[in-house]
Amino acid sequence: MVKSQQCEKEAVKKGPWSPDEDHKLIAYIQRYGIWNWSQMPKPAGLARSGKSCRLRWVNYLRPDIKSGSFNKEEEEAILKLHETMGNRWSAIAATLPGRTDNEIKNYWHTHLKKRFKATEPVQEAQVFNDKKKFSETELFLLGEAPKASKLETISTSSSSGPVHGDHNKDQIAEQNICASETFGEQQSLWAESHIVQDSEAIFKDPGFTLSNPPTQSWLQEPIFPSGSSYNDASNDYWVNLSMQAEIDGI
DNA sequence: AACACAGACAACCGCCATCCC
DNA sequence: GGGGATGGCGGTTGTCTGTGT
Repeated sequence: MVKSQQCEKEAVKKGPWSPDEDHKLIAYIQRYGIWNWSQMPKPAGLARSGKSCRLRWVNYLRPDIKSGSFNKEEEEAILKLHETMGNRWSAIAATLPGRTDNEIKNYWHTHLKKRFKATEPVQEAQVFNDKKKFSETELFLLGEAPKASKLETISTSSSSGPVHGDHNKDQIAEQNICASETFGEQQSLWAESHIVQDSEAIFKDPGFTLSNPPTQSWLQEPIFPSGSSYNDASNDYWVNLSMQAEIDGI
């Protein structure tokens, strides 16, 4: 395992993700699911660290992402939750379906921090920043989702605009995002309807090999509401993403 | 038109908790 | 029980974009 980390350090690409990389990651996850972040990049044809892939997926590529700016209700919720929970962004994100901790954190620092400071000069961080002070019950009452099991039961608390910020961002906007506590029952169609729409080329790549049979955790437990218009919208998202990649000359 | 600056946001880093052998 | 691997989280930094001069 040390070996894999060492290998990871060799020629690991950093910086902004290209549409091609996004496409590869999406196609790979569509096809094989999330089985091991640290070992996925290679078979997926990506020169990225597992962490980077995970972050990209969780924060931007997942289809269950609410795009667009925060509305008033969300703003208020963030302010209120921050007041009680401090900088526990993941916990806050868990209560805002379709938003990620990173997005909330950024939004806080760029928009809400000043406002908070103006209204609540003292409270911040004094009481709640120490997460260990919360009991399970307190966390539950605060609405924090139970921690996902290790094998990537994808929580739906994610994220904002996919793929380089702009393109396709609207494709999945304004969708009815499921709440984290119910996502288990909402899954199904996504996996079927989205598997390998445009990933053939990627998997024909000579460098592509599948080193381990995937557990297909999220394919087995699809993460999207089957009964909503969501599937069509996210379907479009993948299609458009593929098209965009082609347009970009990939 | 060119440059400087500030704001917004994407991505990385380091630490910690949990899992697995 | 111990140690390594992995994933998740929060803080921070880097880059991009818009605006003003």
